[in-house]
Amino acid sequence: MRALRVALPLPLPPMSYLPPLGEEGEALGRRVAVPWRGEVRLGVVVGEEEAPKGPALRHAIAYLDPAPYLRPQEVAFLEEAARYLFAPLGQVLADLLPPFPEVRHRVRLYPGADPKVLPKGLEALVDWQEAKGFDPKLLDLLREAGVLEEEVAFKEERGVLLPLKEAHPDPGLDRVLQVLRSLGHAESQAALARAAGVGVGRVRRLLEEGYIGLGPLPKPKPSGPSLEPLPLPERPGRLNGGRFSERLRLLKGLVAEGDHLVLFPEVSLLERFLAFFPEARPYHGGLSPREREALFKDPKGLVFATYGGLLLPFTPRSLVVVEEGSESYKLPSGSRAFIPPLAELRARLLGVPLTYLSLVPAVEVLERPGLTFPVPKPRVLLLDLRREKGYPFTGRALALLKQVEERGRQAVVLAPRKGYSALLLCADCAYKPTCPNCALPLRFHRPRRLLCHQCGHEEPPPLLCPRCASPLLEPKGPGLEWLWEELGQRLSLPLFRYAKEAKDDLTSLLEGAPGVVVGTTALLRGPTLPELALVLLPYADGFLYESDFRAAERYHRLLWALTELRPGRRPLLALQTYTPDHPAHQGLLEGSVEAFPWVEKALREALDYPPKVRMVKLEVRHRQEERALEEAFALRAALEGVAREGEVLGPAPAPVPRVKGVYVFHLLLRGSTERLSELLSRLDRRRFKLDPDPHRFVGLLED
DNA sequence: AGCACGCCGACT
DNA sequence: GTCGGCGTGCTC
Repeated sequence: MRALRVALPLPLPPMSYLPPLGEEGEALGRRVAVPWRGEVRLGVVVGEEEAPKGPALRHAIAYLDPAPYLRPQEVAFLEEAARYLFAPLGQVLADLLPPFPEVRHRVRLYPGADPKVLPKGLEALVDWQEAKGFDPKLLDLLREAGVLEEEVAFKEERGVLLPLKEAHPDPGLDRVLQVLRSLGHAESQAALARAAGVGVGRVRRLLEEGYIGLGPLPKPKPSGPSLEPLPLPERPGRLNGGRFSERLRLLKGLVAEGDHLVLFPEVSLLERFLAFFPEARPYHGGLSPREREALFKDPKGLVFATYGGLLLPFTPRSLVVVEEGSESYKLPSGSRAFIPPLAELRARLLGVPLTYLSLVPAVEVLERPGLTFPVPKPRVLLLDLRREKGYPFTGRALALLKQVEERGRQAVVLAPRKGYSALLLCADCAYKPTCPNCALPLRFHRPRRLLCHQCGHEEPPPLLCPRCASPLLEPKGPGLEWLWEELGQRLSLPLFRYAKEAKDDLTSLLEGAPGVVVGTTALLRGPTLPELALVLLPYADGFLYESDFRAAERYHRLLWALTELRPGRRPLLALQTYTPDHPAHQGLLEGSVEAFPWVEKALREALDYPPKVRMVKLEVRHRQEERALEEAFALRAALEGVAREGEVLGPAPAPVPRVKGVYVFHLLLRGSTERLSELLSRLDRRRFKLDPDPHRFVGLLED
């Protein structure tokens, strides 16, 4: 008998089911409802097989699509991706599949069945009933007995609320109408009421009076500036350098005709590009489920997507991956995939070309045949903190800021962290307050708070050193608040703050008024300042002290990104640093975006680090240090005799060896995907968490 | 993942 | 003597 392999969006391999009763047709790639632990779950058919002998399989309940939702190409991609990520297929499905729309589930007793089989109180089931409200266990009993007829289908698309008239005479109702007009459409009456900040009653009034109505989801209309494409004779494997505007035009050339998939690391960058590509259709998690479903059902043309776009069921003429080195391509949980290699896998399986498009090429993609366009030489000033006077602002840095002030321009001061300072340090005995749960110094926040950045622990700062009673507890490592306060005393320019969770109103700056923004790297995702003349990093090394082998590459990319903070004209980039000779600085001074990545690549090759080999991280944790270490050594022991020289590194304490009260140890495995797969098959996956392409080594892996 | 089962530590 | 920790097994 024929059986279906059904993948559920859970960290599990696919499960086998018999097809839904009476369904003989095409199964592969269709979404199905299946019984699962007494409940009903939704999944995707990823294969068919001869029903295995043994305990009788259960029937799937119903298909949710009349035709396949995923093509065989997408199913094959899921399988290969799962192999590549050392993750169960269901996990990859959970990461990439858009959420299932809501379903309506109705049940009744089969007309031929004897109603006496119904337990007491369930007599109503002789007629169709909503399954919700019945005990799922009871329903499953009837299902297993073969007397339950079921109907599972996605809820009807009700259409969306659209404005039908220009204005309403009542000002209160007109405001709601105008909110809807500015939104374009609303998902529901409640959603519109929420957006307008009024009760649902007013929305209902507008509906009754015919000022708004239900209709199909409107297609976004193309508009926006047009861009002259920059065509290339051949499609390169990577495109780097140039000005931002040139990269836009190069992209325009790459995707000029036919279907193309362009991947972005985050929505903010996608939208920045989208402004120049009115013809592109966006696809990302910020869209409503309805909008995602609509594009998924009919993918074509130019699609700008975040990682979920990898599963869109179409074969574009090409894939373009924008800013392949961005950390945001790393999924923090689930399979913890790093997206660019998956995009390459997808392109290879589809047999279409892939181009990486970025200012600075990632070390991983240097070998690809590519084009690097000349970059306007950045204006960089290195201020050696070992020689210059003044802290946290050197005299020369202050002079630059004064110039900005005199000329009525704008400046950005980039802080390596939020808060007041990285730590408090006793000037007499070098004691520093640390977190009771984590092996980390507590961050100092004004006026009087000590905060742990890993676990959120908070305590007041001591007035005297708890060890030597000295009153000299000094802040070290300037953060956003410190720099902000310092500048407040030194400058008369308006000051603004910009961090992820504390954004001042920058409207005046966007209109060209003078001012200084003190912020974190959130500024890179913020609005562009039209009069930006200076970008100052008072403590550039602060971005470098991250204990992983990609820290320098990341820092170099950050510096280059800062040179593009103002499109058109390059601001002066002033770096206060203890390491002016750092090779990343050298690359900037030379005006080469790829000189440093090549140096870095050579270094990694000498060390047998990625991209020369693949590396996976195993994380072991336990509240008791010795238990954690035992577990870690047990993993190593399990590989004894299998692993060859150099394939297993560690166990070693994590860079932050205790986080949130647990001790953390790492093992690193190195080798090809096949080899790593072989090694991992010897280990009990429940004893550790796995990161298939580690980018960070500090902190705990999320679930 | 999410849930049940089962075995050792600290407590009303 | 029980409550509850989490280690182990299983889901078609």
